[in-house]
Amino acid sequence: MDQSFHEAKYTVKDVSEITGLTKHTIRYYDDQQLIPFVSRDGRNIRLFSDHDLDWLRMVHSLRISGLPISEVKHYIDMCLQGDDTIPQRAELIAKQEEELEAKIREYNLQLMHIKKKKAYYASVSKGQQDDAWNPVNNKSECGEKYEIPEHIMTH
Amino acid sequence: MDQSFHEAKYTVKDVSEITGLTKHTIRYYDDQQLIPFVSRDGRNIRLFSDHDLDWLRMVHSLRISGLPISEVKHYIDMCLQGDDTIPQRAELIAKQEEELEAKIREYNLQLMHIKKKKAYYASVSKGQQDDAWNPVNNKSECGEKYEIPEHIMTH
DNA sequence: CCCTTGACTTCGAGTTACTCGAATACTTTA
DNA sequence: TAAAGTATTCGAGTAACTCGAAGTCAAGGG
Repeated sequence: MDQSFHEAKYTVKDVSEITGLTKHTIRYYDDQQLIPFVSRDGRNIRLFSDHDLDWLRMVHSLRISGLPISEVKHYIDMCLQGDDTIPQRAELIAKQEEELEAKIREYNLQLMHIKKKKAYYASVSKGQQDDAWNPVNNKSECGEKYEIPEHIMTH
Repeated sequence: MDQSFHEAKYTVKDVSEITGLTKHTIRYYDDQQLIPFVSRDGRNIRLFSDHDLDWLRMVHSLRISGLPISEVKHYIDMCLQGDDTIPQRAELIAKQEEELEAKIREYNLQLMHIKKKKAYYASVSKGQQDDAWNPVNNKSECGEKYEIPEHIMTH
């Protein structure tokens, strides 16, 4: 049952097309040792396996969640150290899950704001706005207000 | 009907608490002239009005959507130029809406990935995993694969 | 009345995570 | 044989903060 099938191998360019990350970023992550097992061929060219892609995707997810490179590195190192680090890894993942959820909430909020602005421009273009205010005249922008905390004096 | 009511005024610290942006960032945005009408008191201290907060929020939304500072500045300048620039502003807003939606889709994707990892750690902690693989032994990370474009040879 | 505390200011240096381009090498195609 | 294409390393540049020093001012406590 020895497996001599050829494992899939990808160059940096391939990985770039597969993941959407730039070639520069992929090499940068490799230089930072965030993808631990990337091999090279006789000409010193990086060859990524499917496993390497899995590592890379994990790195990508953690970066997107806002984890700095240095801590992604720490996570990878913990993976390499074996099962003893699983509780810490699990904790980290749980934290980043929350970070990411918070981020998504914030992004949805800003998206709503942008949609309102878009709707405003649409109404202005059709000459349908009720009041003819203009951002400059009002020295402002349209839309809802921030919530002002109670303790702030607005005299 | 002259309005001599006191308009609400906020210091940098207030604005920081209201918006969640750091004091440094708020001053930075002001220095970059992204908040056009911020006033100062006799002691040269910045005083933000509610209108200023509206401008700031717009800046924030555009930044979150991925628009670089230089282009946020351009948008603000267009606002100051009057109604002639509305079509361009509307186009910009529409573009950033799409950017933001794409970003949210990507973030949700990575969130899913992180949730799977979390579930994996939960199952490992309870000793319930079917196969006893370990990231290091497998030189990989758990989870689904990337979609490999057809034209990439994996020999 | 003085002194500490705290919040404001400007300015300039430092940081993160890319991002880009140059110089070089090899290999495949014309 | 030459050009095109893709790879490598390395080092500099960039964006957007981020931080801290140094200075000023005003209010509050002893």
